Amino acid sequence: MHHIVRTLEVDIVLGRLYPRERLIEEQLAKRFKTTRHVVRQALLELEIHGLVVREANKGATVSEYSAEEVNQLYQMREFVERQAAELIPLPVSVTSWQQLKKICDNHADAIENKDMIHVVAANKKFHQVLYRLCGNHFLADVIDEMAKKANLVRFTSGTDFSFLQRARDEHYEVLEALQKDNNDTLAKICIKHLQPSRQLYLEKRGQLG
Amino acid sequence: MHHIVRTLEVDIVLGRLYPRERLIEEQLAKRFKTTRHVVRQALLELEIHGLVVREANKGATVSEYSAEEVNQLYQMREFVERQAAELIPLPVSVTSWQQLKKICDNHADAIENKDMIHVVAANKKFHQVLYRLCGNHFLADVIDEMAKKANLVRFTSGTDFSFLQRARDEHYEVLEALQKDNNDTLAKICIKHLQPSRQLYLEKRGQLG
DNA sequence: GGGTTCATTATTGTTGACAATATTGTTGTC
DNA sequence: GACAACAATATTGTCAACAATAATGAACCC
Repeated sequence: MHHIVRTLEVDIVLGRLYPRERLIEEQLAKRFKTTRHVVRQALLELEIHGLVVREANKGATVSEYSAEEVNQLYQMREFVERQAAELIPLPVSVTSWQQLKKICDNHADAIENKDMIHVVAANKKFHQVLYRLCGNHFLADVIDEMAKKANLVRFTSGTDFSFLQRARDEHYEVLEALQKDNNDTLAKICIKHLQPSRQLYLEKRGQLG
Repeated sequence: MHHIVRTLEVDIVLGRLYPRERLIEEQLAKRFKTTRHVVRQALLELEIHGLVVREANKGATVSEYSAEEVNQLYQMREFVERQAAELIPLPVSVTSWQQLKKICDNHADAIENKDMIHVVAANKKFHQVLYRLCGNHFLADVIDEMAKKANLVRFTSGTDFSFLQRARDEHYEVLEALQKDNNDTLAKICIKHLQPSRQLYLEKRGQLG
């Protein structure tokens, strides 16, 4: 069942599913070669995480956020990611750093190969591993949850190569900051790293908050 | 289905269900006069929110947090509640204030009558309404979620009357602060309000972080 | 022709039965 | 008496069929 959830999340990230698009149980059951029961559980999980909306006797659709909500979401992301960045004990251990370095390199390779599935996977992994370093798993979980919600708006505007390159470069900036002893610098990079996707979406709507 | 979730949450808050206690689908189905299917959905929801743990082919149990996790949870609660308190536009509108005043009074009445179910309900409502005033529903949702998780540890130690009275008095302190124009003061009261339950649990374990 | 009622279809919601798995209890052997 | 193998039970996981509901389209009346 978790497989279905993850696959649908990827579909949303990659823009293969659009906001307001209907998710019909039977179709999904056929696609994932399973029954409607397990599909329904997956949809329930996605609903609880805010990625789909379900209405009684009407079914599930991919969520859509208003510009106002997008602003709130990014405000929240800034808050929790800054908080986590300030909590990470610096400099980080060599093993942690090497782990992140490897993920970064994979991410860069995937971008080079235009392999979007691996780009998304490596990007997600990078942020997960990074923010777990803060030592508070409740905080890390919330960061992850907000990132998932942000996927609803991130790639709808079409993924642009320079956008990906910028993200990649910023990851290396993070790596550098992790070797030093200045949480403020790290936090600033993390916040900066959030801005492009936020602006991309809001510009499209012509409503910057 | 939501009814089942809410009822089980109350059971946890009131200590009618203990950490590690098994939750057997068929028993719950009988109790709530429904089928195992809907019980299962409820358990899935509780699992996603971290209130129960489910293992494949083994079933669900009420979650248990280690002392370390409790510390992390309360650290997180402090972060998000402080942030929200700083965001609330002060002074609040008269209608909002009166709404909160009413909830406070209900809470006080329920304490007087030792009506724990209503104490819990009014307390929950007070915090929900209060923190929604911050204007960011993602933040408010996370605060609510963390409060739910905290229920796992709050009342296990047995609810003591002076504890409730103190909570009641602090609610009125919040009301007072909402009429003035100082977010710092409000935030301080909110953080102070978190401490008793945290300490109650940790003292029991003899491990203050 | 516009709008309303009614039938049809698509989709979700619910149920009971069965299969798979883990736990517990029992027996037999050494 | 301790241990292993097996049997019995308890519990969760999966499935297919049926019921209820909402959306769609057709026929009808004015």
